[in-house]
This record gives sequence, structure tokens and C-alpha cells, in this order.
Amino acid sequence: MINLSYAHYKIEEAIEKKECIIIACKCEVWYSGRAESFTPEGDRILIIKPDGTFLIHQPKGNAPVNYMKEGAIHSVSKHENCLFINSSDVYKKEYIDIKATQVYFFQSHLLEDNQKIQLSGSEKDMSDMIYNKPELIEKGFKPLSREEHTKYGFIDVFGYDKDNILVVVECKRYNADLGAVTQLRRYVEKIKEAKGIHRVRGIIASPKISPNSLKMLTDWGFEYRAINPPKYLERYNNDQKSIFDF
Amino acid sequence: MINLSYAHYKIEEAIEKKECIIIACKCEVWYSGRAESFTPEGDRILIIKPDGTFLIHQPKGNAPVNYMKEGAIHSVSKHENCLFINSSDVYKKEYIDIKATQVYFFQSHLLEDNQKIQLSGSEKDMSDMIYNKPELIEKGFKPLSREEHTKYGFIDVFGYDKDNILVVVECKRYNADLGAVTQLRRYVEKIKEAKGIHRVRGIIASPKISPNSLKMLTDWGFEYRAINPPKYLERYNNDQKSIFDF
DNA sequence: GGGGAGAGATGCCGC
DNA sequence: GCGGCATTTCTCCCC
Repeated sequence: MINLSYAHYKIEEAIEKKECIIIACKCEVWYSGRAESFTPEGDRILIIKPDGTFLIHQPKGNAPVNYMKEGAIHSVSKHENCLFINSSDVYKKEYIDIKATQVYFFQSHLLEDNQKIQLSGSEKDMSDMIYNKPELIEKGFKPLSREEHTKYGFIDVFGYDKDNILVVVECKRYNADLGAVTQLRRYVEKIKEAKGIHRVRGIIASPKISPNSLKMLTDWGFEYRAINPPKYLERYNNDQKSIFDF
Repeated sequence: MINLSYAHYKIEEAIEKKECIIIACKCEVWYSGRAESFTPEGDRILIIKPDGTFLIHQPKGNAPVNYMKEGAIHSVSKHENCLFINSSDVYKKEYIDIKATQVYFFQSHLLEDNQKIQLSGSEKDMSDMIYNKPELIEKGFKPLSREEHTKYGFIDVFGYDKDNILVVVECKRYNADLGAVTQLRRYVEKIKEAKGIHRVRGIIASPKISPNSLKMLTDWGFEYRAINPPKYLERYNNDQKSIFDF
């Protein structure tokens, strides 16, 4: 257990030094901003980052129970055997107030990290793949553009089929849902209206589609292609795994 | 700086004891699962929770750079002055591999927290409010149900107007977008089709709506009501704030 | 800064 | 488990 006055001093010092701060404590949490919340007293982990990010984690679950995004200002005070931590963003009108009655541990450290995550298997990777291998859609498909902000909307792949009929392809990296179908319908309707043509084909390309969505898709005369997103790193990753498997 | 062999031992011990674990270290991260990723070496904070949740945070930003959800299994090993931390969920086929070259600090503690966040200002609060105060939509509106999973879809508020015309209300707690409009359209079309009636009114209730969405809404003959979500805790929260402002 | 859409979305509830 | 949908969604890109 950490003495509250000591914690008070250390937290203020670490904020001043722009360190990453970790606190484990028993606390209550109030939040007011886009919504309102109160979380009754329990053991939690608090993370304060030098960019102003504030995360409050319960001992279970993936998502923080409360949080403030980058840009928040933090202050600490002690009053009648309780430590008060306040996080506020006056511009966004977001506020968090914490009342801690016990501090289990405190740590802080100056951390440096300018690296960015390299991700593959996204929807953009999928539309790139289709653009470069149009026969994945069908023989004779001629893509014109990909990932383009047209006046009809943001269309993943756009082209002509072998009979020179316009084709709109909407990619989904995982499961295509009802929203994907209405999205495709919106694009097709807009293009028909803008170009004054009555025949535009719509295709959804994804590894999976829900039964309801497939029914709605085919009811409206659209088509489905089962296509998996590419995973460029897969082999590299497998090579790496062999290093770890000793 | 923490000795790697000591960290290795302490992490394994803390996992065994089902404690919450926090590690600050310099590391590389590989991920393979629904997608693939690699994050080059940098200073990060690792959080391992007793439920198997694993979070990797960079010193900036709200979201973890990599993560594993509840149910992952963790193992640690040391090899040639590097600490390897492995997180895997064989059922979901998700894997994270970490290679740490330096450990800045390590902490762990048994944390207990059975409390749940009490939130207000959500979409459900909004539909409850409209159900209880139907005049927010218009005079003579008679709600029949709220938040109901009908065979037509998940409808927020459903009722009759003063002329006994069916009304579907779609609530959005913040900004209503194009998806909200197509969602409403889907419900109205399905109900018309299922009940064989040609007149069903559709209304979007939200504090804001984008200009494009409003145009699409009115083009299709639907209506808009500017309504704010309720914030029950606001006063309570304001009372609390006065406690902190000393 | 707002609008539109993706995300390894996450989380909740219902079937 | 999947399906449908909200989220203090978050994040990115473009206007």
C-alpha cells in the first residue's frame, strides 16, 4: 500500500516530467461529457499518458470503463484521507473525477516510441487485390478505379464487365451485413440517377455474408462473391513463430 | 531497469496468482489472427488481466496498438538477453508474440471489482424518454412499444399518430448519418410489405443530423425531430463537482 | 472541423 | 454460436 501524500507528490511530479503513469487503486469514478456515468468503488488501474490520454481499467475486459482522449489536463489533490484525481477537457466539455481511498501501487517512466503498426488484411488490401486481379470478380471485368471518393460516394472498386455494363464492387474484410447491402444499393441508385442509365450491376465481395443480407442482396438483383482478404505478413509471421517455438 | 530473469519469474508468478500485471518495456510486437500486424521496437506498456485480456499501449493515444480479448493464455520465456511474451487464443486462432529487450518496471496486484458502470444519455434512454413523453414527437402520438426486436428489425419506438397511421421512430443519441436514414427506410419498407399497407410514417429523432442525411430523409418523405438524449446523472454529477472544487 | 465509412472495431442482447 | 445494432465508439481521409 502506498501512502496517499506520497502518491499525490509522485503523480504531480510524473505529470510535470511528462512520464507515463500507472496507478492501481480502490476508487469511485464520475464522468460527464457526451454522456454521464458513475462507477461505484472498486479496484482499478489508472493510466495517464504524456499526451493527456487517461484510461481507467477494471480487472476484467478489453475496453476501459472510463477514459479521456488525448488533450486532457490532469490535477491531483488530497483531502481527508482520500486522493482526488481530476481529468478535464474544457474544449470538448468532458470531465472525469476520481476519488481514491487506497493506492496499491504507483509507477511512472519516460517512454519513447515513434513506431507505427504495420497492418495487413484490411478492406483496402482487399480492393487493391481485386483491382490487380480482376478475374477474382469474373472473367472480363475491367476495373477503372479503387478506393475512390466519387460524387456517388466512396466506392471500393468501380469498373465495366465484359459487356461494358457498369459494375460497383463493395468489399468487406469480414462479414457483410445489412448495412453493406444498403450501402451498395445507395451507390448503384445514385449512379443510375446521375448517369441516367437503368442497368448498373452491384457486387459484394467478402469472406462471409449473413443469410438475411444475402437474401436482401439477391432480392434487389445484386450479386455476391466469396473472397478472402490477403494477409501479406502471414508467411513472415510464420517464419517469426518458428523463432518463438523452441 | 529490471533484470530480465527476475521479470520472467515475477510475471509467471503473477499469472499463476491471477493478479493484474503491468509491465513497461522496450519491445517488438507480432500479431496474427483476423488480420496480421507487426509493430517495430519501441517503449510500451503491457497489461495482462486475470481474465486473459492483454493490452499493449504506446505512450500516445487512446486505443491499444495490439490486444487480445478475454480468454487468451499467456506464457513467458527468456532467451539470449530477451524476454519473450506469448499470448494465444487457439479457439479464435489469434496470436501475439512479443520480444522485449529492456524492462523498465514491473508491477502486479490482486484487484477486486464487481461494480458496473451506470451510464445515462444512451440511445435506450432516449427511446425510454420518448415512450414516456410521446408529445416530444408530436401531439396525439401513441407509442406501442420501444426497443423491440420485431420480425421487421430492431425498432426503437413504434406507434400510431392521431390519425392512426403507423409511425416508426429511429433514435440516434448524437449525429444521425446516412446509415440511420437507410435503416429507417428498411423498417418502413418491410412493415409496408408485411402488413400490405401503403402509408407508414418514418421519423428520425436525434440532437443533430448531417445535411446530406436530412436531404435523403425528406426526399423519401420521412421526418426529422431535434431531440436531445436525457442525462439523469447531470444534477448528481454537478453536486459532486462542487465537492471537488475546493 | 464536419461528413462519410472502415475497424483485428467492441459490447450487448436475442434467438 | 451467429445476427443485428449501439457505441462517451475510434480512426482515417477528404471536403
